[in-house]
Parts: sequence; structure tokens; C-alpha cells
Amino acid sequence: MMTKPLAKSAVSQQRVLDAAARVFRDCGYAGATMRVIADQAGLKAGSLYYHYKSKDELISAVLDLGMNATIGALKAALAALPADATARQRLEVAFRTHVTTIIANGDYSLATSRVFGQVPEVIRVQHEKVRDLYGLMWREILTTGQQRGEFRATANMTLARLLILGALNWTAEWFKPGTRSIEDVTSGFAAIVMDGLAAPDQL
Amino acid sequence: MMTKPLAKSAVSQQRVLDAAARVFRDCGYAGATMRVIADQAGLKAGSLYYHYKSKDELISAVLDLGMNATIGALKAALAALPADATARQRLEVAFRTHVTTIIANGDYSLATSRVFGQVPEVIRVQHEKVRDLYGLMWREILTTGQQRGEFRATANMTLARLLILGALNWTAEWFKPGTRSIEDVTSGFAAIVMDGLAAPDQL
DNA sequence: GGTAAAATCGAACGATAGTTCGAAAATTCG
DNA sequence: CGAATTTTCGAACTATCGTTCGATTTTACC
Repeated sequence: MMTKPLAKSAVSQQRVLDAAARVFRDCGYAGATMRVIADQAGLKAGSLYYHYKSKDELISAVLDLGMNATIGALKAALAALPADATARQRLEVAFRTHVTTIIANGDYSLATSRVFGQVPEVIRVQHEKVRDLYGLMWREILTTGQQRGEFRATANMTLARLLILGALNWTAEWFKPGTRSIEDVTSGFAAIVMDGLAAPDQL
Repeated sequence: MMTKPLAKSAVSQQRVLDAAARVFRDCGYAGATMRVIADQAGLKAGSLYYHYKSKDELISAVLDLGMNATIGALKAALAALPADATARQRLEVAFRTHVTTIIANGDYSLATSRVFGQVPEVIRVQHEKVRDLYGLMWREILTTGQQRGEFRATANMTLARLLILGALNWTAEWFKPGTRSIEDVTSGFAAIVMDGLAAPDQL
């Protein structure tokens, strides 16, 4: 008899995914073995294949989750902003949201950024599209702000985007909760990117 | 009889190292196999062990070379600067030097940054010291500039350093020679970091 | 509580990993 | 050229990889 999909397997599936993210992050794609992932999830290697039919499907799921969480969070945060928000406010919210998300989903974010270059090409190409979509969201924030005259007209916004994303993604590598708050980091970053390091001209 | 070390082996050793950097960059630490590295170097797997006595020694050599090239280049560039150079000039030179080096040594730089988190702990700890040394050089540039009053007193220089190094290291991932010049990238980055994105107040 | 379905196990498969080592080839130099 | 040395090869070893699959245990439902 046909039964509705039961919920007991979902908890195991989640444990497997979490374990996979951690192991992929620490060991890379090839270095992450199914046996270690299974062990971290409290299973034996063979049992993984009940939930994911191959290692490639596992890494693909990890990449999906890491990227989609980031995109979804940014979309939601921007949508929650009042319509008359300044470009600076939008940029600051984007900073905070990005860092908050990649810290909260640390295992997935680090796994994604560290392992992306090592994954089989088929999978990488597939996820590059999602990455590009995310880049487009940032491009929109920056160019709109420039068109409104809130950002310096002479600034190269493509370079700005690459600088910002490089700096923000790097936070996942060094940020340790407890030492500094996410708010401190993002507001500090925003201050530099918006106002620069140079001391104001003395009059 | 004892003979002086001959030079014929050095060329092979270099070919092995170059091949290793490429393969480590593309496949990660565990994914890079000795057989593929040997093949890229025009040798058979067993022959690698004449030059390096283990895979760990190989990756260690790649990490060394990647990091030391960057450190050496920055040291030299700063030393070549006139003694009365402004902090802004020093920072711009550091930008340019860092990017130029990691682009020139692309295989080693990317291998280093991608593989660092996957390497056996003994090796990683060893190279963390060298990394810290490099961070210290940047810290010096930034705090000195701040003490001289050339950089905003309110700016958090630790965050500035993390932002800058994150952004600069990320260039190795996206920079494609031909499209944009290194000079364009570094001067664009420097403009943002020094002067900020915000449009000047209208009076 | 019993029974069907879901979930896990455990042993095994071929493939390939890092590494070793004696033999073979290439190089150097008198 | 020929002998000593340097460099490379190729086959082999053990370990472990991803994966499969029938047996077994656990779970859900009447």
C-alpha cells in the first residue's frame, strides 16, 4: 500500500547533510570520505545511500543549501526595507545580512567556498548560475545607488562589488563568535567602504 | 666520492613543483594524486619520490613558495619606496604588489589559499606562523598611517586589514589577464578603500 | 501486538590511493 | 669511450576509496 512520505527519515537526512557540510569543509571534496561523513552522522557508510544516491548528490545538496540560504536571506532583508531607504542603508543591510547568514550557516558556507573549485565540473557549472544570480543582486544595489547620486559617480562599481564580496566571504574564515559581534564587523566594513580610510581634509 | 649537487635535477624538481601547484589548486589536497602530478610533470609516480620524499613534503613546498613570494615581494616594494612616502602611497604600493604577485604566481597562490584548510594539521600550524608575519606587515602599514594622522582616527584598523586582505586574495579567483589590467584593479580598490563609495556632501 | 514498510547494517566488490624498491636508462666526467 | 653517478621507470604492496546488496533491525500504523 502507498503511504505518505514519513517524517522519521527527514531527521536522519538532515544529520547526514550537516555532517557532510562539516567534513567537506575540513577535508575538501576528495578528502571527505563517505565513511567519515557517515560516522559524523551516527551511521554506517552503506546507510548514506538510502538518503543520497551518491557522493556527488551529497555535495550538490550541500552547495545548494549554502547558496540558497544566502540568496534567500538577502532577498528577504531587502524586501523588508522601507521603500524610501537610502542606497547606503540598503548596502549596510546587505553587508549585515550576508555576514550573518554565512556565520550562522558556517559549515555550509565554508564548505561551499572552499570546495567549489574541486567539485566535478558538471556540478560546478550548475551552481555557477546561482552564484551569478547572487552577484546580480549586489550589482543592482550598487548601480542603483550610483544612479541616484548617492555613490560617487567615478567609482568603478564592478570593482566595488568584487571588493565587497571578497571581503565579506573572507569573514567566514576568520570570524570567531564571542570575540567581536557581527554588528561590529559589518558596521566597521560599511564605514570603510562608504567613507574610506583617508582622514578628511583639514580646512 | 662526494660531488657537488648537480643542476640537472633542479629543473625536474621545479617542473614537479609547478605541476603540484596546479594539481593541488584544481583538485584539493586529497584529490591531487601523485600519479596525476607526476604525469603533469612528465614523470611516473615513483620518480616523484626521488625529489620529494612524500606528498606532505610536496604540499609543504608549494605552500612555502606561494607565501614567501608574496612576503618577499611586499618587503622589497616597501623598501624601494622613498623614506618620505605617504601612508597612502605605501598602501597603494602594497595593494599593487600583493595583487601582482598572486597573479604572477597564480598557481601557487590559488593552491595555497584553496588548500590551506585541508592540509594535515602539522603542516598547517607550521605555515600559520608565516601567514601571521605577513599580516603583521600590513598591520604596520595601517597603524603607522593612522598614527601619522593620514588615516581616519575612528577607523578600526584590524577590520580594515581583514577587509583588504580578503578583497585582495579574492582577486586571484576572478582576475583574468587581458580583460582588465592589474593597475586598474589596484587603483580602483585603493580609491574605494581610501576615499569610500559615498558621494561627497554637496555644499 | 503484530505486520508491513522504512531504515540501517555489514560484508564484500573492483578501483585506485601513497609509497617502496630493485632494475634500467640517462647523464656526467676523466 | 667507459665507468660512476644521477635520475627515471615499472611493478608491486597494503590501505582505503565509493558503491552495492541481501540480511537485519527499527519504526509506524491498524
